[in-house]
Amino acid sequence: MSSIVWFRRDLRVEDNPALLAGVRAGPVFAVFIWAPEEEGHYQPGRVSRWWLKHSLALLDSSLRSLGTCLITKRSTDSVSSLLQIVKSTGATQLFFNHLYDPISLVRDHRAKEVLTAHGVAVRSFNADLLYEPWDVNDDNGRPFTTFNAFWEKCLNMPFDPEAPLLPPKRITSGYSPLNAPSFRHAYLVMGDVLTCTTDVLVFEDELEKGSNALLARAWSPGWSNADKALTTFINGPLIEYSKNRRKADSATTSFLSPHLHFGEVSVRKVFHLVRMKQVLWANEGNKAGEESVNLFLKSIGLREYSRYLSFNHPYSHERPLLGHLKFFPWVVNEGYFKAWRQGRTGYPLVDAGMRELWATGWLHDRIRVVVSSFFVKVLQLPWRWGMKYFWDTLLDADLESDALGWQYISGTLPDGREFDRIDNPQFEGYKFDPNGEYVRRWLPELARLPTDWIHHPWNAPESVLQAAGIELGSNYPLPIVGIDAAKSRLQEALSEMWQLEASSRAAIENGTEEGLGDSSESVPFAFPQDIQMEENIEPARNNAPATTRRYEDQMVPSITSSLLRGEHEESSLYLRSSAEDSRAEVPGTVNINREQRRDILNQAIPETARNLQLNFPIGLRNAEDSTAESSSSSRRERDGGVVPVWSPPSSSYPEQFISEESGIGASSSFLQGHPQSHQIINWRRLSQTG
DNA sequence: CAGCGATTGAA
DNA sequence: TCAATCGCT
Repeated sequence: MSSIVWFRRDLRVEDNPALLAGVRAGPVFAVFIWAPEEEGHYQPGRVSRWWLKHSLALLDSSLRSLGTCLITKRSTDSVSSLLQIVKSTGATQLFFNHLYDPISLVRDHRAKEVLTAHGVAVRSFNADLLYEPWDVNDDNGRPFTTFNAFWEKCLNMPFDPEAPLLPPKRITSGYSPLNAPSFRHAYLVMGDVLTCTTDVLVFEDELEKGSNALLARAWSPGWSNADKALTTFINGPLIEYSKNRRKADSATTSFLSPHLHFGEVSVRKVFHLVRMKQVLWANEGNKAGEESVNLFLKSIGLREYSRYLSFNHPYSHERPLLGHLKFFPWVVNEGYFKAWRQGRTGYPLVDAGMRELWATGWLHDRIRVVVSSFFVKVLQLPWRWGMKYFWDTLLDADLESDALGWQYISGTLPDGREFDRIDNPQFEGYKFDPNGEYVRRWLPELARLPTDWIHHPWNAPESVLQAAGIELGSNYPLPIVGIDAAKSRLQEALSEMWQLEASSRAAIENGTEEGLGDSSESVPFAFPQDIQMEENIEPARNNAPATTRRYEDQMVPSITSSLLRGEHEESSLYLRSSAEDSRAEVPGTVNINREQRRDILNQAIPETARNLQLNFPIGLRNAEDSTAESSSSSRRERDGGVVPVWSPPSSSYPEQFISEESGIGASSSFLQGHPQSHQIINWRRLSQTG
């Protein structure tokens, strides 16, 4: 009765319900499957892979100290790899912890179906959230649509989040002589050294190794380091969190995000430890401490909410949640995009942030808001481009969190920032970096500029610039876009958007035609070619190249030249055929009025599934789970074996929410045309064994 | 010190 | 925008 424990983004032995279930059930095969191609658009970027590599090594060593080891597999299809492992080991059970991004939801559901069909008992657990998304609803049992209400509810749930589980004391390895007859695969026990039959995973190529070497100076992946980071934070910066959070440059953040992303530490543990501090400080009457805890927990809450949104709106990483935004005329300008990436926009705070991001894979939360809001509001570039760049460069890249962040910044959420608000980086600079230290650190060319001018060098007198060795437009750019120009351009764009929205609405109500947004998606953007930092590039100027507006919702740029076209045939075939099948069923451009349309779509159960180009229905929770999930009494059950699946896209969302049907054409045809539009450079060239 | 408009800052 | 806080009378 051996079992497979399938590790994914839960690379820890403590508070790991799937691992514990496996240990209870008998001998364990701990497995990690590396199948980046499965992630489609969002394969991990360079720094993310660097982290994963080290984290896996540490997980392996802690598993070894407990008596087993980590079996790693290179794969292009996790589910068939699991099946293969089942066959070679004779395991009869599979345990894993839930993930909530759309790709994992689909994959995990399939894993469960396929393995169950092969006679394997599959159980899955919550290890990533305080509460499962389907447990947090408003008084009418509907999902929340704003963060504050959601978080309020989380903090006032009738039951506390589960307390963290202790790590197992010992793990009986599936690879033990005792089990030898039960699997056909070769195994080795040499002396005391346990050898697993693993694939050697390659996470970086030679080029990347050089860039990655620096990362190790600042970061230590792995669960034990995550624990250290947590303790350090709780006993140190936490109490000042509220006071310090507006400084760009102080090391007062928790630095937990990459650890949390890979599940090296469980958020339940973080939550419990932080809450204990809060109780302590509350007793001492330490108001500032309490306030700090509330703020910090709120950021944990945002992480929860990002999963919540992703679960309830599986397209939130690529489509605005507010419907009218699909009519926003984004500016498609590769020059802007490049200047932003290189930190050459002419706004010191933005540029410093972008240089730091490139150099370290890290950015303070405040600065993330600054650079992304500049990207969306001043440059008016499509937010998904920026999100994709973050994805490729951030050490803590996290699809759900980043989608939430960018949607918030872009004003595409019901409770997001106002769309027409432009933050001025000059003023933000003096707020977050009053002495200019942050700018000077990351922009050496401005190092000698006095603080008075550090955040707006374009206003500085010529003599000051000369003394500081700065020649604007030469060794530091002039502002790429003036704030006033950006403001009026934004106003124009917004009124265009509302006009388009209104005429589309009218068209739909008259039953004459679809809105613009649904029909014009077939022309791909000319995507930026290369994300490499090229320092000697001529800086972008005020007289930027002519810009184009596009009225469809944006697509994500391919960051590289797609030398890889064609290699995806297999998976894109799958997507293509199922996408076509589903399109046939969608009442896309039929002449029906809005109400009818809504009804049809609400009835169409596998709608979400179609949106995702699935070839199996997933819209309703599958029968065996539905009892556990729909009756609130058994919902909490931690060992529920519940694989998260969507409920049908709810009609419960406010009118202004984008209806799930719009954009379906955009997405599927986008995939058809650009099956590998997200390839990361060098990705395919990594030779993998197995 | 209440009452008011102004200011500030917000995932 | 909107709510909380500030600062003035």
